[in-house]
Amino acid sequence: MARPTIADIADRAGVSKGAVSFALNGRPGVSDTTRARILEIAEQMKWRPHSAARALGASRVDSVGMVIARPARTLGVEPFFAHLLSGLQSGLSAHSISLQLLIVEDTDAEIEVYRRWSSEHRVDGVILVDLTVRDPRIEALKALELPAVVIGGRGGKGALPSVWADDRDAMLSIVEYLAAIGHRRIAHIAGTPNFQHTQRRIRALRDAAPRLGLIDAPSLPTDFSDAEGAATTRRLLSASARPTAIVYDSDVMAVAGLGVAMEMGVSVPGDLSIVAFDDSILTQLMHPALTALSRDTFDFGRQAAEVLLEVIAHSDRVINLRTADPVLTVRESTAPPVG
Amino acid sequence: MARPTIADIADRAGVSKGAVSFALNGRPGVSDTTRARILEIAEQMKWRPHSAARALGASRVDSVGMVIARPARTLGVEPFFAHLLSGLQSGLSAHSISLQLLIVEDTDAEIEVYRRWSSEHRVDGVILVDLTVRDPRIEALKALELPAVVIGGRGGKGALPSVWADDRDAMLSIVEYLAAIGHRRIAHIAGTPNFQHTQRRIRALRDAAPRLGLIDAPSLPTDFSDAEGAATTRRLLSASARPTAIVYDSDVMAVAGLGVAMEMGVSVPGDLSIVAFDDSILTQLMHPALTALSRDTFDFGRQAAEVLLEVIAHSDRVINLRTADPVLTVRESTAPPVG
DNA sequence: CTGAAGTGATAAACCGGTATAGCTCCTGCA
DNA sequence: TGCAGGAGCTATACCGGTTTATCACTTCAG
Repeated sequence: MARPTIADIADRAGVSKGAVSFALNGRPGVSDTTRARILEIAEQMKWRPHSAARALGASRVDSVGMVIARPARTLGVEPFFAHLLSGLQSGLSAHSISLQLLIVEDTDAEIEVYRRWSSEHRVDGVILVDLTVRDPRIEALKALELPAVVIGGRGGKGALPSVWADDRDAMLSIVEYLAAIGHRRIAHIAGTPNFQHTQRRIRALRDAAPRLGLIDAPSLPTDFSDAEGAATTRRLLSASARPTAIVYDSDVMAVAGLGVAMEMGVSVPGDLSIVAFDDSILTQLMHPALTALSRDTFDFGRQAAEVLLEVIAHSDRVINLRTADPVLTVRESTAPPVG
Repeated sequence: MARPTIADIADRAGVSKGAVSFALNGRPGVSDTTRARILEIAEQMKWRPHSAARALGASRVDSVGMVIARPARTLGVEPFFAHLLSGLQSGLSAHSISLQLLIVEDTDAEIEVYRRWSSEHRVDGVILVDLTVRDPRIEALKALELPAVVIGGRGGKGALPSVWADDRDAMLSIVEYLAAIGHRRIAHIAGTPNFQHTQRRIRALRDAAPRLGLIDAPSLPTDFSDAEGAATTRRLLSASARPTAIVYDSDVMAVAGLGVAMEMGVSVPGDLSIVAFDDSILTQLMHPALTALSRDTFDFGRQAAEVLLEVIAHSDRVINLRTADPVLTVRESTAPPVG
């Protein structure tokens, strides 16, 4: 009645445990006929491996982890993570690997989790998000010798494997579009400045400004919250030389910014064009619907899973996979500036 | 250099493996002085238990699972799950239990996951969400003898332990408020009709209608998507006898509904009051900000974790914990009807 | 002074797999 | 005919904990 073990199968098949193990794992050591018989019996007894037993013998647990260090309050609204998770799972479940997810308050707590996971052998590797400039997690993971893949930032000199999108090109596609329809005063409401992708976006805008003839192109850092997004928008729109277009680093901030504009009587897209550097249902729910940069986040996750499994299998390999470029979806929140 | 095992500790302390095990688990069998010495050495060697080894001996893996069967597309915008997850973790991490999360397409896939988790001994128990009317998962879990806790619906006759909020009272608090400020034509844009909580809300409204003197109080089912929320709103507002207030079963649908109203030139809250049966940043980002029913979802998760651990420890126990009542947060989207 | 009970420890079995050394045939080739 | 080599399988150690049977040694009651 209890779950069958390979010993039970061995009994029924009249062979040894070892033979059963060989047969079930598709490795040489048994004849084809014996193998078929064992598989047949295993199927019939509904045998499934005991993950702990496997983890104990071999040194893998068929499980990977991801820690998100952000306040839960802002997390829920970010469709990004839900899509990323789905993609990751889709990539992992193809290999029967399970995923551990943890949401913590800050990076210190995150590193603590890695330490625990490593010492308790709970995961074979981890996925890293929100890479910062001199990210302490990289050192920590190296010290633990825990395989890891960075999502959303090129590995850099520390050289962890990564899966990344080109933020520079993405920012360029946005400002080139805005410049093409006539905008010269473009502001950028950025995210946390010590995130690497934030920095790349800021640099991309600064570098492109002269070439596109932009009169003014400030990047204003925030903490990614709707509150700061709104406050910064208010400040921008109250200034004497107000921008004709604003690029927001997240869809949530863009929505908050749209609210401020409406409240101040600034019409969108008449007086102000708005672009969100991230897409989701949110942008489509608005009136006007927001022009936004769409990425295939699901696929992003799937690829990250593949790379992580590769890195776990061959710890020496360092892969830096560039994903498909994001595309700008033009909706109702952008138009040529008046005058 | 490799991670220390209890055998290493035993060597250093000059005692047997068994003694070390007793000492580390705080059970009798060693003297206080020996115990102290062993703990000291373990601390010094930074010993941590190997989760797989423990899982193999004892029959628990110190890990619980949660499966969400919803399309990822709608998931991300629901802050509900992010908060729930955080709460769950906070409840679990106090006992060093880890959480496995899986997002799947449908209930069949979900049950398949339970089967796999159970047979591979990957989790000690699971958390169930989105209970439906004759939910097939209950039977499946009983057959697997996998401990489970239902979130958001009283256990019912199948009698799984549960942590639930009173949807009936919640719906009453909304319509009583609307009736009190003068509304008599109230519509309810509901979620998936075979969710138990949807049914309870529908019944609560129907029962209260006569007492509150409501002229018309239809409940219109949807699939919880923004698209159906919008379409249903459009139908309602196009009818000859248009409602003066609409209650939406989710914040996403409420936002979509607000958009439709604005588009049709129906002013909110002048011509139409809107209430969302769920709160999040979303409702606060809107203009006007939406009146919404707020629940302490984090605490919900924390309590669910406690109950699950209790159930895992004593499989005979059936707990039905009612959580704090949700409260109505009145914002700018509700006002007395004109005329 | 003896026997019973209790304390503090040990050695060994066990959990369910994987890895490996070794054994028994059988075949092929010198 | 003899021997190397390989296929096919068994027996067993091992992974890192937990648990149990057992044992030596005190202590205390009778």
